[in-house]
Amino acid sequence: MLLNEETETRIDPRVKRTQALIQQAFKELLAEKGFQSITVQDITQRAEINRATFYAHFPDKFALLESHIQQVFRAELESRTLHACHYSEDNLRALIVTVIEFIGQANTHCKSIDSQFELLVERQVRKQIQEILDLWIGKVGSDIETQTAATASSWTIYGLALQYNQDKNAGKPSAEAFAEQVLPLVRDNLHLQQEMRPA
Amino acid sequence: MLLNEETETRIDPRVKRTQALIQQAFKELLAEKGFQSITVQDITQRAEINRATFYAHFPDKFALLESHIQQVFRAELESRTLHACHYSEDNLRALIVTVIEFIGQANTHCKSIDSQFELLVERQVRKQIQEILDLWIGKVGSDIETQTAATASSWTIYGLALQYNQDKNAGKPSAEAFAEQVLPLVRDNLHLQQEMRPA
DNA sequence: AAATAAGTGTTGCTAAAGCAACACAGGAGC
DNA sequence: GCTCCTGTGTTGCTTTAGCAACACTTATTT
Repeated sequence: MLLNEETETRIDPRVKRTQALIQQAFKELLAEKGFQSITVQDITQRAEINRATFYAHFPDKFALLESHIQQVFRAELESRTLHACHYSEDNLRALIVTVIEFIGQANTHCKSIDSQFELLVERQVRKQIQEILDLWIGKVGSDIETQTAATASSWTIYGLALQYNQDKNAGKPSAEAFAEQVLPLVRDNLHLQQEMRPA
Repeated sequence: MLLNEETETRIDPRVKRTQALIQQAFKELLAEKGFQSITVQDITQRAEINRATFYAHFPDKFALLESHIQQVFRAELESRTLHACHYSEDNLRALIVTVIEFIGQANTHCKSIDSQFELLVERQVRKQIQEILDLWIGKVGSDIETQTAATASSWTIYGLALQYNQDKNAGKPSAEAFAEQVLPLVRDNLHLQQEMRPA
């Protein structure tokens, strides 16, 4: 709960439950069949909710996918950090590892031979990375160069993480070791901002 | 679902969920603290429902206890029978074992040094036994002797099951073996009815 | 004894979820 | 062509759950 844009006030337990049911059902279905072939009916039947209720929470299954990625990604990141709300070298390292592991999990847990699905995942994960970097840099004093650095870094991190996961070499380094290689690259990208950022 | 008096029509998923949440919370609390010290607030907090919602489902925690016993007992019985809706020697054997096991579980899973709690459990379990026997005998053609036999049998079964569970002898027979001893006693009790009952 | 606290049961109102029905958009198959 | 079927969004209305507040009973504390 550390990186909520708006600290959510107490949420109605009913919507909390419904969302959890939907997300759980969606997660299970993703493991069983491709995203493409999942229908809203599948989800609502599995979650044991009414179909109309689904549409009260999500416009369609694509929006659900985005929300699901966001949720899993943030949970993954928070499990690896103490206070992900500000920049530190440890947090950056954790972010890189998180991306690597997330992509690995996606390949493991999801039955995906579906280019549309992969595109949506990629976009959403990059969006998550960028949001974190924006948060760390501080969107407030944002000049053009800052945004450029954040964008470049988000693409760098995702691209390298993807490459790592596609590497089938048996003797490849651990995710942590690989992250250690990526770290300086990104750190230098953000270098200017670090010196300028407030204490 | 084989021994529902009225085959319940499709139940609103919301009430199904709420009841499940309440039962689960109650089960957990029973394992942690005595029935006496459980408050309705405890239950609703654990179940993450509103307190008023609890009272929409149960008059008080005593009614919940009865419902809980009934539910667990029936599940236990159904797991040991194929078609518990009519009499057979196998079903009677299963019923006896169920009672034995149920009492054993109650001692294991519940923190009870509470005479009121034990009394309520005892009453409710005997009620369950009697309901089943009534069903088997067929309440329709009920004369006085039939009811007497059912009542006697329910007390016999419960009493012997309790004695078995209080027996701390290490070399005591298995529940199934003990049930085999109990079986003829009860069977003879119901003997008249069996010969009279319709095909 | 008085006061504070904690739990109970109930009520009126709000918000969320259920449900049935609708119009509509593809396919699949005759 | 056509129908049949499955899935999609949407709507009006009903039921259930949430919530805050109330009066009441029991303990606990001071």
